[in-house]
Amino acid sequence: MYTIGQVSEMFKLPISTLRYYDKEGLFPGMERQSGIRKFSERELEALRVIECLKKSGLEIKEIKQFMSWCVEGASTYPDRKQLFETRKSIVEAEMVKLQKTLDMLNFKCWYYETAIQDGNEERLNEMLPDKLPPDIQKLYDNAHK
Amino acid sequence: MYTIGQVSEMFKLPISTLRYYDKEGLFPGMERQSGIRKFSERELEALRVIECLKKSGLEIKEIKQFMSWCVEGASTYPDRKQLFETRKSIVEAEMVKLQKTLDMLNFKCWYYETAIQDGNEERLNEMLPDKLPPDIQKLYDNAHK
DNA sequence: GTAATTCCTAAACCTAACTTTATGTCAAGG
DNA sequence: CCTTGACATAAAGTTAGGTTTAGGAATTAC
Repeated sequence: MYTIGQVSEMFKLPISTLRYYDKEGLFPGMERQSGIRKFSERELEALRVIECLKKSGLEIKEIKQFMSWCVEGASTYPDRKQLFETRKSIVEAEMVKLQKTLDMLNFKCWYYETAIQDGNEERLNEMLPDKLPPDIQKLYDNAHK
Repeated sequence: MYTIGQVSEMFKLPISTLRYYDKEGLFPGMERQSGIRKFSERELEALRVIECLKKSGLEIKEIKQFMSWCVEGASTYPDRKQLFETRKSIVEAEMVKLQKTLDMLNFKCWYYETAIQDGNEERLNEMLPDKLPPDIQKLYDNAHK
């Protein structure tokens, strides 16, 4: 069993955030001893799931819905599975977009590296948009398609 | 040359957002004809960069700084390159975190798939935290480390 | 020429996810 | 026994990144 201060340390989250999550219903049935929150292994796993679902783009009230399903029991297994399947697709799509972002960043790094060497952008402007070195052209095309 | 409505269509961005970006100084030196904005190829490339930098986690006012550098000329090539190098590192780190998120999501998909088959979580609780099937154990470990 | 679109600005409004503030309780150490 | 530190609540405040509204002006379609 952990106090809110210990959990705050472990997860590097402000105490105020943990209290906020609790107020929003993300720790249903968390124990208390004379008013003081007691975080058990169940709440720690809940926190890991909260961080995961948040990162997948889910809002707090939808995470609360999931936590309610957990309390409801076995009848909600399909709902919970469906939720994770959906978030999985969304995160996979997000990874594709981030790769495109990364290609743009890599292209721009090369672009300014070249501009620094040349002292200007004249030669670069002549190479754009389809006479770039092959490996750079791939980055450019993926970032601009 | 494009009107704000055409650009809104092309980039699937609300007109209000384009005006907001302009107000924030993200299109320095954009042309106007009797008060009406004229988006040229330069502004379209600016928009691509805006979307890229936003996705990398940069705030609007820092993107404005970059656009100012572009106006300043060749002396800011190193600043611009440094910016992109930094964003690149940040996005690479983000991809690692997203992969961890994805491992958690995949683990949870398997978890609820199994729970549905078993009708309860008893067998799962016995396998946790280190007696999971090898490929699932990898997901679990990466998501919980 | 007039009706419908599309454009303009300034300023108020919105939202999610916290964070801060004000005030108070409680347990342990000296 | 009293002070210190960690805990508690409710309610107000914060912030970024837009969006909406109100009131016009200009262009396009017929």
